[in-house]
Amino acid sequence: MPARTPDVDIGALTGLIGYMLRRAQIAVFQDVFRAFAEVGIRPAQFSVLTVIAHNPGRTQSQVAAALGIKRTNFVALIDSLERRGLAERRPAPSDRRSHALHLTEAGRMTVRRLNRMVEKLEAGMIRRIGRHRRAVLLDLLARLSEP
Amino acid sequence: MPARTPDVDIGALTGLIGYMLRRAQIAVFQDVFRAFAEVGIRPAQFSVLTVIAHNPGRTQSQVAAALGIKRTNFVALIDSLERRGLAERRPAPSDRRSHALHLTEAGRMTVRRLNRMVEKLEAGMIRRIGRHRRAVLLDLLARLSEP
DNA sequence: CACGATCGTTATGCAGCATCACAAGTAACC
DNA sequence: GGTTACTTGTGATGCTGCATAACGATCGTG
Repeated sequence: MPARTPDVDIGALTGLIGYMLRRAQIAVFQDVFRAFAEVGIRPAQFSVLTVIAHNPGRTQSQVAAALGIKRTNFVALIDSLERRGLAERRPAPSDRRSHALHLTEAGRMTVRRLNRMVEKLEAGMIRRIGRHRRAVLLDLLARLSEP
Repeated sequence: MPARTPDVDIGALTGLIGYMLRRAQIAVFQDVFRAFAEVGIRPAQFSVLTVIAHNPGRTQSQVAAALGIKRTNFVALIDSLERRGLAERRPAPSDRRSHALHLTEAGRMTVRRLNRMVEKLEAGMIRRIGRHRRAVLLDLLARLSEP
């Protein structure tokens, strides 16, 4: 029986959007991370695969910008996906500087598999906070993301 | 006039709690970061100062645990606050291994100043999404942070 | 053609977060 | 009371995320 020290008061932090956003994001990402670990994919890689799947043929710069990633750091990301045979760089038809991004067949399969995982995770969210409140949350988060 | 390429579709990502949480967190943190830059304080440092202010005399391990920071990485954090004369380590009365954390007078003044900034930022949030919806958001975020 | 801008890339640095190892101190136990 | 196991703060170290600088190849425009 430990000598019960009263809990540390976290102060007004629980009333701050920024702090609570961070905590929630970390908690949710941990779940995603665990689920994706089975496939060996990180959240950032998943987002890239998704965007390529929806926009085949776009250049690295375009995809990177859409995700808010610097094209500098995007290089290693694509490298890893290409090395694993999930995506590939093809010569862009109109610009010899650019690389057009495409998924391989394995990449498309992986995306489908990841999407099934994501669906389950989102279903868990709905169970936790309710379908309606989840929709409200998404709406509020979208507003905070905008300028 | 650039040759209007249609925008890149971000796919189903806008419907994912995890992705939207991340985006919102980055956007909000950027605002906080800019505001705090004037004082030369980072969000993590602010959270530490706040917890110490509310719990003077607690040990490094206790404060670190309350914030979800490994005590290993907490060392440099306290170092910086102590070097700037905002907080200090005092010998703990009951345990000679521990350091009891306290704010200096300058630290208390800085916290007050930061709190005024935070209030303004939160007021901006309320203006953006409404007082009630902000409360709803905080509630939902708290639920997602829990186990 | 010449010039400025863009694309992908490399190199590099800093901050966040994790693990391992350790010395000093504490607590439990027989 | 002395051995043993644990805790506290610290240092060293590595990986990842994200930023900037510089560069060659290529493009678009005057």
